[in-house]
Amino acid sequence: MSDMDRLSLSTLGQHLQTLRRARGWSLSQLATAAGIAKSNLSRLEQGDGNPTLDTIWRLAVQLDVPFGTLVAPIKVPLGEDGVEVHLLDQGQDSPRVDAYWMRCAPHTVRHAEGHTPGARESLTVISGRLEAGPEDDIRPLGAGDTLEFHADQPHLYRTRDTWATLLMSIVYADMQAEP
Amino acid sequence: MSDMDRLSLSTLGQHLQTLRRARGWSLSQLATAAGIAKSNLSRLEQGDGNPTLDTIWRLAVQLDVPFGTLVAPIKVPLGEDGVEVHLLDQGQDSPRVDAYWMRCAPHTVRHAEGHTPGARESLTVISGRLEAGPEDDIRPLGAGDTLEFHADQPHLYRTRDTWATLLMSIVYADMQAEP
DNA sequence: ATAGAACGTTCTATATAACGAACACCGTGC
DNA sequence: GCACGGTGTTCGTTATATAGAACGTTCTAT
Repeated sequence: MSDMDRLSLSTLGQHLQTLRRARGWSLSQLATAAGIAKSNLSRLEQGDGNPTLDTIWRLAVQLDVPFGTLVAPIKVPLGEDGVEVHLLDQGQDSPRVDAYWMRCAPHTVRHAEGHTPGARESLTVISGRLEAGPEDDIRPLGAGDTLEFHADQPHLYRTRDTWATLLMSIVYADMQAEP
Repeated sequence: MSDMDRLSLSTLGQHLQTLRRARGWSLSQLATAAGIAKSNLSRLEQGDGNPTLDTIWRLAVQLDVPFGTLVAPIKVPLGEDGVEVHLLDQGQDSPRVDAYWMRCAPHTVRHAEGHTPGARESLTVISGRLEAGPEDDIRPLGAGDTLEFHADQPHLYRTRDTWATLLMSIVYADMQAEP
């Protein structure tokens, strides 16, 4: 087993316990509902073990969380720049749309190069505060705020003294219908 | 092993093979790079087997895909009404924000009751087309479009002959700062 | 043609994940 | 006091996921 897995296993354990307790369930209850031995679940919550896909799946179904959530680390391992980004979904249609979940640590600045010509970006803040936009038009945003801007030019995201979590979608210019 | 897993295992196998071939790798290459036996990978691609978290993880790292992608079923299990919804994240701040991923089958209508007074909803279409909004102001949306509306009244989502995938955030009214 | 090096499959052996039955613990009620 | 229902843990046992070797292929090159 790789070292990386040792890490993700302990976070899996923490996650399992957190989610279970959040629902007010006992270890025995969850194990029974998921159809696995409670000894098995016990080992997993202790960060020991290397569960099978079957086991993870059954737990994810019972806890009603998207599959990857169980394995995703709680303490986000932030990138060098204090920003974590996950791809949520990609559209197949035209124009192409990429949807991301993004989390920024306090006091971080992330510069982004311009995307392809005509691309637009829209942000929705889920929690915290951040300032974002094209470099000549930075706007302050709070929880619930939405910002849409032309993303074919350099832009940035900046937090002050709080964390920020947001949804980000990049809409690339429609290549065929555009004049 | 549950029946549901039988299904997801075969899709995992298909997924693995698709991703591997897309990168032009041989089964042996991927197995070696991931540090697993090629016999193991062979069984997995055939839809047989029940891989360990360690194994899945190693493959996901090599293929450079977010963890859940390997397992996520291609055919999404839809709810009764042809609509599937997943909670992506919940803000802790005020105002409270819930972020959802949503997917609607063709020719479906989903009615939603009004949320709490002052709540607003914003949609971003990732792929497909749908019509949505308050019941007296339905707007057509295509990939990349965004719509924001007052969600404290009954509203609906309707697809015609295409699927639709979208991000949805509900912003509840700020209870303390509102006059 | 023939040796070599890939490919992916199918075996056998081993490591180990899962199970089920103890176990110690803690509250409650009788 | 002691039985009882629950908690989560720790044991043996069994099932099985993995590793490694052997296999039949298909190419390429000598």
